[in-house]
Amino acid sequence: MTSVDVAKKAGVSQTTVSLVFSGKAGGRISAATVEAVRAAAAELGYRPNAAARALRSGTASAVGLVVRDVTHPFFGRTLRGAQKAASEAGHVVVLIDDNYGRGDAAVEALRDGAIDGFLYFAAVPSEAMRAPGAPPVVMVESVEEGLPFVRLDSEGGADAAMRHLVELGHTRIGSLRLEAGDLHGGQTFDLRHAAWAEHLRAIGADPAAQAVGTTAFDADSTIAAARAMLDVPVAERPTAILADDDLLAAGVVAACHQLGLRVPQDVAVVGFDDLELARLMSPPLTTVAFDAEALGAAAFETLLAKLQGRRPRDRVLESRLIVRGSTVAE
Amino acid sequence: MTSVDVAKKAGVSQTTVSLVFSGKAGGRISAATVEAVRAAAAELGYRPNAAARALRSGTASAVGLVVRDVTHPFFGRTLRGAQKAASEAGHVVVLIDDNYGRGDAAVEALRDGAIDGFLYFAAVPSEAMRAPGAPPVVMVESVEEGLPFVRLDSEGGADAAMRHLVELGHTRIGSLRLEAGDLHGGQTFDLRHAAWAEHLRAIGADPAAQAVGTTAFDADSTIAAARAMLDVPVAERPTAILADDDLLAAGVVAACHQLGLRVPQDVAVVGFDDLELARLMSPPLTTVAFDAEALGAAAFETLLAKLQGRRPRDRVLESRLIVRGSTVAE
DNA sequence: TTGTATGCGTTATCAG
DNA sequence: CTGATAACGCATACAA
Repeated sequence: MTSVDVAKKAGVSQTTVSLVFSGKAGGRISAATVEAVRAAAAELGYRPNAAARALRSGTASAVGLVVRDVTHPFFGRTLRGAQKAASEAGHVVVLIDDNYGRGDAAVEALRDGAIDGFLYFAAVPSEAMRAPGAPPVVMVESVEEGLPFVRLDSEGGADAAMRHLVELGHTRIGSLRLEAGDLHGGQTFDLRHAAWAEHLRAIGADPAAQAVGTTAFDADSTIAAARAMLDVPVAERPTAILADDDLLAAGVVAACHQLGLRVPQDVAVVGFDDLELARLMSPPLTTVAFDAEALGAAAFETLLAKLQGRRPRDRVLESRLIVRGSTVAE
Repeated sequence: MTSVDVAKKAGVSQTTVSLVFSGKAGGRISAATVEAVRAAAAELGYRPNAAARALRSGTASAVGLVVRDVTHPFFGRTLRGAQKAASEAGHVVVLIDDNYGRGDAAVEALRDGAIDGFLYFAAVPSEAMRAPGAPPVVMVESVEEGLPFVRLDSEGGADAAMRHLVELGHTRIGSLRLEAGDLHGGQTFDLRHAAWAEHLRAIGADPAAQAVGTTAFDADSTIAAARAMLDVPVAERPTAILADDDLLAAGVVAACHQLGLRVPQDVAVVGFDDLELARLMSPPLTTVAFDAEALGAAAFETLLAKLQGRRPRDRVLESRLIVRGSTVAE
């Protein structure tokens, strides 16, 4: 079932069929002919072959979104936003789970002919993808020299969170972080930590004297790291903890429960991302919300600009602090 | 940069280059020639064009995984399992978020030429995908007449969960479910509910007399539905609730906290899936665990069998009950 | 407004 | 073991 069959059936040339299906019929092909072509195609069940189209036109109308960990709900929302924007532009987004480097094979397999460009979300493009002649790349939530990026205003979010905690009177504010090298959120975590340190200095507290925990991205390590921060004499215990992420914050709350500490009376907790989880927790979690869908859409728009030869524009998307029961008793 | 350039540089024919890169060189091309071709290709930075290969060979070495909601962590683990199995077979998995029907456009765009077959995870293939001539489809966690499937042993899991609750002495066991029509988990939810009812009848309790809640898949509705089940006179209140999913179970626990009910003393809670969340909760959640990665891998294997003309084999993967603090105080 | 001719980069068939 | 040669299905320059 090819455009030739359709042409034969409709009594026109294959060119005409091509014109109709690539949306370039406007003003060139008569309405009657278009109608006849469509009717013939429908009857035969014809649909254009994506591979042939990609080969001939040199563009596949597909972009890849490479993520560090599909399992994180935030990525899902980002994909959804990108997919919506893409479909409005007639493109398709395919998701590639990098899972600590193992997505490179998929990227390599798709980069020539099958996919026009890539969005890297907290994943690091391989050397080959940085070389001249490589397909266009847009960075999401992390920054690489020379590549356009779209990211969230992490520093603004951390800033608002810290202001909130300081206003509540906290002066011993701990920080629970992902292990260095874990790029679930990309380098924007550094910005969060910088805002944390700055606010502490502003109230005359020494950041180096605060409780800082480091953990891998799973429940057991998170809870263990939080317990290590909290299971100390009262005088040394932080009265508040800023966690890099809602899942880490949930670990802090779990550790508090295990140690018999009350949230927020003994320990106030703040996370990032406003996942569904934040509302399922007891107490519900105070968190810095981001618009994940908008992030995905902005990333796609930026890549599309590159693909169309327009100049891409770096973007930073705003954040919003949502105060709930984990910092202020309800 | 095409195979012709490589051939020229290596001083061989284009055919030879093709043979080398499609892995069909074994026993046909001399080792020395293969080496020369690879060297030339490496120097020129040649990589085969996926579109041309797909057009000519009629197979793209890519399969699509259509999911109902990328945001759910269970899907992420399934994708990962499928991707691992696929890469070992030289294939690539692309994820398509159906998001209640909106993935159809992506499926349509990719089905001819770009993707060889589809895995439908708790999503429903459109009419066009069921028509003769449509690409092969494997159903995951739901069943469609005439299509091969891979699913989890939900009935076995529900059975173990109910046996556990009955052994603990519970006789009023409620059920919190997703709205009919919400296919986050496909029809296997029906099997869970059947096992629930059967166990109740076995202990002489009337399933119709139990508390049953229904909710959409978000935190607010879940908590509201759980409150409605629990905010009743003690004599009518269920002493245990079997939730369709860990996220729903988390909503039940949150509702208990809001109502001042203790878990597990006043209400025991059991979920499904063993998400990370289950270990982050307080108390940690008793849940029916499934091997999501194995599910993804089995689904891919089944599709591969179809693609290779072998007879696909329906599969049901085992479950395992994990007892934690939400049913037995620690 | 429509048709003719050509080639995108690869794989497959068949000779040598 | 290797090389000509012919498709695969579509899009585009150009001609009519």
